[in-house]
Amino acid sequence: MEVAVERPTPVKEEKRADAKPEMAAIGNASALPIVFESFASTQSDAAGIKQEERTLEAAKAEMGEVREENERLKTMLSRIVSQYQSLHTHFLDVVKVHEKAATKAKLPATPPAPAAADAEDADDLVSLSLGTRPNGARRKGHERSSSSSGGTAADEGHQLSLGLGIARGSGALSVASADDDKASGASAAPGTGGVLNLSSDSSSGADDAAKPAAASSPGATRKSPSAGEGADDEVQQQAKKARVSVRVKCDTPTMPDGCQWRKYGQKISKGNPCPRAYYRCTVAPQCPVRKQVQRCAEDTTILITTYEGQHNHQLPPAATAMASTTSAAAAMLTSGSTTSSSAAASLAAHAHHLPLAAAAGMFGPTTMVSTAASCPTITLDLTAPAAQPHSLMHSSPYAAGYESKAVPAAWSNGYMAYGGAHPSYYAKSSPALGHLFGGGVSSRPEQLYAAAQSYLQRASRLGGGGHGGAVAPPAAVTDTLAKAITSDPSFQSALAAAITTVMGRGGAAAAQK
DNA sequence: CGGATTTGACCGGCGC
DNA sequence: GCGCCGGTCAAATCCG
Repeated sequence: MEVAVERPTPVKEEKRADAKPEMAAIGNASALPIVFESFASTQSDAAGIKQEERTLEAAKAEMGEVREENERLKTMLSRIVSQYQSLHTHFLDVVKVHEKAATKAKLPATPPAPAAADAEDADDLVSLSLGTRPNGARRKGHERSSSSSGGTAADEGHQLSLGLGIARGSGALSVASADDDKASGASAAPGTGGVLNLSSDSSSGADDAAKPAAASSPGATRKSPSAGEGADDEVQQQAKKARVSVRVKCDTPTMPDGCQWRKYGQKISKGNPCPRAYYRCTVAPQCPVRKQVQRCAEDTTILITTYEGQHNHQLPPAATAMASTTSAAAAMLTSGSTTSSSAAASLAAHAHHLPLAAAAGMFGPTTMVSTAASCPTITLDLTAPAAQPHSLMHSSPYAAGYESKAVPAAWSNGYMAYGGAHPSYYAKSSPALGHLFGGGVSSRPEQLYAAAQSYLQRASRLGGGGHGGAVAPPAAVTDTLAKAITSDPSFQSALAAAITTVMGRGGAAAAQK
């Protein structure tokens, strides 16, 4: 099933980015003429009236466009909801069949498990769940802390569960929906998909965990004050070594991630004529975070930014999204065994730590585990063409996404937007986000998160669903649903914000342990 | 003049 | 042991 997305012209996008918050604010487009009439009555001279009439005409025309757009979006939304419902129905059927099979196979008193637990029993099952669930229905694993902003949202009575990943229990991303009505629905912004590539040095990951901290990495020998700090120190060393690489189409020398960086070196690395620049975080004098910036050899418009380490200071709000991502990725890469020999096994092993695997499954046509890197590295490729519906089990060469020619600007810009430095960036560069998050856009991840939740929540409400639970569909459903999701760019944007935020929280939680 | 950038030198890891 | 390579240092330079 396809969700058709009309790609408007850039000019229209800009206009819409401005108009949508307005609509979201007033809630009803019909209120606008009243505003204009009262405004016109204040004009006294004829020329002024004429001018005002022209303005009025233009405004009305614009309103017409906006209304049309709104209708399109509504249609799109209802389509998505109906698709979800049919999938959910299908899933319930499959669950029933699975339960029957389970009771037959395990005759000695195997109670019919709840759907979520049932899915969790299936080893290495790629799971995806999307829908509302009754309050109190909880997933095991990484529930968001009740102290967070989302915790109160859980009390609102409707929770929205969004899960996708390996269903070995708790890998699914769980999103508690906020009762937020600011988000105004879908956007027709263009966009395709991203690639989340997890590459982990299987040998180094496990070996380093066993090695003494002082011998585990170059950074350890240089930076560690003492070798006897214990497990915490070891974890820190590991986290420092873990890297998060972001590939994004970007014209600027560096990606505007909201942090302050100081360049301390530049090298021509082998195999790439483009020099690699080394930056150090200067927000705090002792911050260990570094980043490497290099342009892709095949496509110089693609900027590859690799982050290493975790910030030891308060971050500017604009930098929290990216920092959360790197922190979470580092935590994931260092939190458990990385001795798995396959993508599925590795992701499954990490799935209970972070929903990152979920992102991989959803966005990743080229999800794979590589052992080439000297350090465990997560590569977030936001330059790939439309994500083909692959399940997590489908590993394809990373190069497939690497060589992308058609770059989904909206998606990459969307990422840049919520990781970027200025709120206005949303409306300008990412119509999807600018629209989605309304007029009062903010770079605070919590707000983006809430907006994403709201979007998802609306989708489920419109469908009249409200049922379901924290259930994980079987792998057979994943492809179809993933396709539906990846066809909707604004959904991707919302999801990206939510995932990034949840990843950050998961990573922070993992770091605290 | 102070901070940021540039750039050659240096260092450690790794493979042969 | 040697050379290659990636990463870092620090003096020189640039720039606001």
